[in-house]
Amino acid sequence: MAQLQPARGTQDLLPAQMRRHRRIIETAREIAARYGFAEMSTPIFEFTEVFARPIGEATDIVAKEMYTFVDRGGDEITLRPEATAGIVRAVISNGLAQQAPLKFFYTGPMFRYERPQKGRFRQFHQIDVELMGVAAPQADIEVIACGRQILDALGIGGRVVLELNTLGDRESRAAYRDALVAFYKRHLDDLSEDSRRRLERNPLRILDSKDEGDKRINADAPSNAEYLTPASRDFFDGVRRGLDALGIEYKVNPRLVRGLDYYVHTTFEFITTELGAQGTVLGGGRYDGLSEIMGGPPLPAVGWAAGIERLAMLIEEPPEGRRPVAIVPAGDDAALPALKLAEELRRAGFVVELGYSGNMRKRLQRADKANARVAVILGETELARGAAVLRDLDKGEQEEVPLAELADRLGTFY
RNA sequence: GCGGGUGUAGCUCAGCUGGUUAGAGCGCCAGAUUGUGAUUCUGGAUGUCGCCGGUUCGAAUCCGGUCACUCGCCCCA
Repeated sequence: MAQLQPARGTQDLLPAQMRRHRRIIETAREIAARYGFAEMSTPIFEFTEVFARPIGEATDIVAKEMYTFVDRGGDEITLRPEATAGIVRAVISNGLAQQAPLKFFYTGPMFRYERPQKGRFRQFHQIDVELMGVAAPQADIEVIACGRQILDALGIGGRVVLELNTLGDRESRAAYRDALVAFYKRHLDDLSEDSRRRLERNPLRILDSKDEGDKRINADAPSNAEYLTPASRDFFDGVRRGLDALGIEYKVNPRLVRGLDYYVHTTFEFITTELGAQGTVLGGGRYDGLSEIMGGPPLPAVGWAAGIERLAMLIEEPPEGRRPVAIVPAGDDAALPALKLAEELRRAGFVVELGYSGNMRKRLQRADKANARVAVILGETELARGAAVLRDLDKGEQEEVPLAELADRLGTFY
């Protein structure tokens, strides 16, 4: 048991795990590109206020989960807990709103100081899609469809379900919130301790409580449908018609509430039952007011984020990379010719494995372990006549090949 | 921040109600095969039994603390 460990909630991505991450990122990048999302990146840390205001002072993320510190210049800095606020800040900073619609794909690490558990880490990675400058439901539909295609392409489409809800516009949301607070205040004595706290911070969250007593109270709670303005209702209908037209299945879940303050209208989550308590694999919604909250121009927007670690736990193990050509020098005189040959073959595009030590037997063992497809054995007698032995490691057959023809012959194996 | 579970070799784990040299499989190393891998056979190395303290003639085993991991709550990707 090693004494030296990574900081709690962080982990090393060794090659096998890294392959999973890459598979997810590359799949998402490719599919997002088909929708016209252009990849961008922002700093990993920002001034604390970039996150604090838009996410919501009362949310857990801001209240207790941010990695915040004062740097040597006295600035208050925070490691980003999510991507959207930084992206919107970048849009404002660079005056990009005029070029709307803007469509961005994003991937990178995020940081939240939480107690780690299955599918939850202090440093984790997300892929992210944002569509800004379009107020119509088409944007929501496109963004959700993109998420659906990525999950399908990763082979886990059948293991997640899409849940959909609307919070309505700000007017609807405020009216519903007031109604809920009034309702819960009448049941204050019966509410769980957690929910009494939620009543102050985020009353919508009580709807999603796992407490049995809360669930009984929730059965009689007012429904948000009654508080939607006609415009909000129309918007939601538009989103649903679009998803129906695309054959994207979803379940309307009126209890689906997103924690971040900046969401309005559409909220959605792709959920799996295979990850314990952390069912949400991809979640997002519309955040029309965020740009203005941050001091920017009006900019309606919708987007989602997906947790790469969570997706990585669901996908099949990706195949290893290209199988190498192993070069095996036999004898000291073959060492430099082997080095030279490896260099030439790499320049020609082959993946080449050249061992560092050992006799031929050892080197062939390593070639096997490296999953090499063929071995090129450079023996002194063959070298003397300008040739090498080409061994097919799958079949166990070999033959002598002139060095001049080697690259062409190797090509037939791939 | 709160509650439960688990810490024995590189990995997966065994070790009954405390008994003296702590085990297996896989992996690793070497040899059979000093110019031929993956198969087979033979041999070998590897552990502060997470850490600190206590009980005891004696602790991997019991007790306390601590740290780490893990699952759940809160919250979220």
